Amino acid sequence: MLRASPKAQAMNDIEESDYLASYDLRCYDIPMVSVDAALFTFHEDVIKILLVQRQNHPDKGKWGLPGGFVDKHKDRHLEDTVLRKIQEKTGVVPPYIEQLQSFGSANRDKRDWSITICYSALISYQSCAPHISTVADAAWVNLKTVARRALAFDHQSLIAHARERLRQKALYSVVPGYALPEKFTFPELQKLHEALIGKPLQKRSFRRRIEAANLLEDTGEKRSEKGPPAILYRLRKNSAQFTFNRNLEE
Amino acid sequence: MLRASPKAQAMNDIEESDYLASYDLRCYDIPMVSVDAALFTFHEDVIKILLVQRQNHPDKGKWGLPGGFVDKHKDRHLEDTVLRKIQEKTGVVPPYIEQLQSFGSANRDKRDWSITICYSALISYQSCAPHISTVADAAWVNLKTVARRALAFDHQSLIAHARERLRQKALYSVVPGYALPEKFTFPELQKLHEALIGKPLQKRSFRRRIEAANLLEDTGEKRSEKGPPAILYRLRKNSAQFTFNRNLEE
DNA sequence: GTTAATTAGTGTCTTTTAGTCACTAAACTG
DNA sequence: CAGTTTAGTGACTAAAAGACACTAATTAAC
Repeated sequence: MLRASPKAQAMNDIEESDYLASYDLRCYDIPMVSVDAALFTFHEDVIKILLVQRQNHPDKGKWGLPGGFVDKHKDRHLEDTVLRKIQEKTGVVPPYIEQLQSFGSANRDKRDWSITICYSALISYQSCAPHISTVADAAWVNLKTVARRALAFDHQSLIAHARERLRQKALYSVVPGYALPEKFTFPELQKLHEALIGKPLQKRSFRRRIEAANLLEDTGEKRSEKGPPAILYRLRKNSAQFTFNRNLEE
Repeated sequence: MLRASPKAQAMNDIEESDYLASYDLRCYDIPMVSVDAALFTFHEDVIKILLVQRQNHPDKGKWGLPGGFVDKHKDRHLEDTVLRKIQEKTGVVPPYIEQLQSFGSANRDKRDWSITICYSALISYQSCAPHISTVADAAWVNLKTVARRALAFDHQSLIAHARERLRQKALYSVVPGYALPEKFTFPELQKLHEALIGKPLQKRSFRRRIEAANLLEDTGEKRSEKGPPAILYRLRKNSAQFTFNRNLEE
């Protein structure tokens, strides 16, 4: 926007308009700022995270979280930047996204003092499989084994934070459901929560509280595999906002 | 750090060391980044937030949250920046600080696309009263009435977010206790939680769970005002990390 | 002093909600 | 058609918060 060259030297009591006209922050000694996304899904009983291969230095060729820089012209809000980056890699916009945390320090990027605003998002495997299967620089990686890989920057640490937050949400919300297809069964949702929490849950408790809070909508359809047919539900609008007053046992 | 002038033009397969040497991001078209702090305390049954008067344009003369820019030489981590800014205004470092959220958009600062990483912190009134009373550009403001003031930038919104997060913490932790003096009584802590939640709590429930989780340490001292003497406690180390499995009723 | 008002701290019962686990029955498998 | 798997429910137990009365220690009032 306003990028006139400096002219006002005495900045003691100049008019604000004059000040703004002479303002140019871009060449100050400021840190880098980027945005990253930990995008999770659940497929074949495995929680997966989307990794992309870096096309540029530094850490060129290494895998890491999708992310990039704010485009001051394309993006109106921070979230626009992340959604744009996710869409570039998956072809779609995830149904759930939240800001995780910002990480900033002098040494997280070898170039310079650097800050990343990290988001966490969820999407169904099916909705982005078509697009991802066509590209070589984006892939779903098993969350259980991702810790063994050498990732770019501090992305290993960002993933650990994102996983822990998602694990907490599994204890007091139905947010993880956004990692499932639009229609899913109670046992499917429970398996996902169990994978996140790392231990089995009581199906009676799990169902009871979700039904009592009316978070799911019966689609009227059923699906059967090895047992009796299971009812297919979808998440009700605003279910992501609801939090139980009490956590499930850890 | 590395700020040599550009020399490598073809960046296709140059060595990383060459790339780093030619790297200079500072003049790209990037947003501004600042850090702000919502610092709360509790004094005479009132929750207060620290406001400071802006010394520079834009919004010069308006009141807002203490904050500023990362100093790449002074600060190693983001939190160093906030703590430095808080210490400049209060003379002390708060015993509790957490990152709240980052806010970034094209229009939150009239100069340019701008991002702030907002922190929330707690401190006792006593520990910074001496310093604050000597300066004219910093003041505690009643949190109940702060919404009626015209504040700089989007600080009114940052405060609303910080207040809501602190209210939640009052339901499942003893974190608010860091807004009290080192030694405090159970009724004092309860009053603070009640002020945050906005409704009275059952003293039996309040005490029971905190005692069961062993979050407070008996100082051996007592204090009496209008009734029987009350035991003075202090927060145990790591009490801020503890969260109850169940919220108090809202 | 003696009495009243205030309020810290406790005893104990009720309510709510999660944990446990057996049971029914609907589908598929062979 | 018998056996296995598993979706969904009934019903009891356990844990922890809500409710509220009660005791007693201190200050205030006179």
